[in-house]
Amino acid sequence: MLSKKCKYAIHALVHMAREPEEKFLIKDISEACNIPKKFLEAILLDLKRSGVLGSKQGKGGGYFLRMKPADVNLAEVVRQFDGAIALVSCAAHKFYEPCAECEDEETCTVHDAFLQIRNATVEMLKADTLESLVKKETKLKARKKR
Amino acid sequence: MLSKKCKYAIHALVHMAREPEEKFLIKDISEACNIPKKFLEAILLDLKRSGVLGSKQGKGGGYFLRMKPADVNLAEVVRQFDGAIALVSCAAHKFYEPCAECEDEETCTVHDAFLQIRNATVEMLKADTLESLVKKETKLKARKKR
DNA sequence: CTTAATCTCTATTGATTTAATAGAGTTACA
DNA sequence: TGTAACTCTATTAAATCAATAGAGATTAAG
Repeated sequence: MLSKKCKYAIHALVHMAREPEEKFLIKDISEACNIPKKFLEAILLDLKRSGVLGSKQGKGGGYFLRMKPADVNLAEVVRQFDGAIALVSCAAHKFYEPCAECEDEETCTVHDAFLQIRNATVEMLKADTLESLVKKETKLKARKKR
Repeated sequence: MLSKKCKYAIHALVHMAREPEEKFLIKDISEACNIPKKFLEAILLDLKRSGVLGSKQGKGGGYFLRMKPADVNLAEVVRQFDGAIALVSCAAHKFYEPCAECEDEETCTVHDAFLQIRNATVEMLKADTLESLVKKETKLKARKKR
């Protein structure tokens, strides 16, 4: 399972991607997404440090998307907050660590199984950009009205 | 990521599935799979309680597979030890819990995205039975020799 | 009937991570 | 100069994880 921090980050980003030109106050995002304000502060700061968000201090300030919604995907967000996407560290790419159980990865069937799952998951997470998520949301809402 | 307990359980089960008729000592599995013996005791006991393993106490005793290798899949093992397979609780089936962030699941794009990932993951985990894993292992080992 | 082998059970511990909060600091506008 | 806003460091309480300790119960064999 994702950490709450990561889930909060995703919801905050999707919220901002609905109005990609806007500037947002921490307080407003916090209320709109039901995220504890103080916790959200740390999250937005992290996203700023990684270049996804920009900010302006002082009166009239706020956070805004620095990257284009089409260029931000969930794989990167998940990695930033929760590390490896794979279910076992020996099947991870960016956070790879060998494991003591399978002595030979090449012939370890457990390694092989989780590598396939990791690859499929990463592919799907990469396809989930902020842009595609917002578009999908529009479709889901339209479908419901009917 | 899976807990070590879960990962250990999977390795122990695959080990046993290589000789599905055999009886295994905790000590032997522990050494073969590099799993701390005391920790493994608890794991095997859990697997016995859930019906996957059987055991015989006393001298000449040990653990053995009660279910057929083809009938044990990784989705069930993961659920038993780590709970939900989904990355967010609102996308889980067996461990579903609503989340505060998306007020309306039907139109929540985050929910939708993680539901797709969950479904794909569960499908793959279900296809990974002890039988198929052992078969795959044989193939991997044969391929390596060449 | 005694011994050794083996699984069973309860409890505890230390380390780590998670989720959240507190409170002071900095910047910028009007 | 005051207020609105982001920034930073530190702390904490709770939960979870990984592992260990040690006593108990059962069975086979001699």
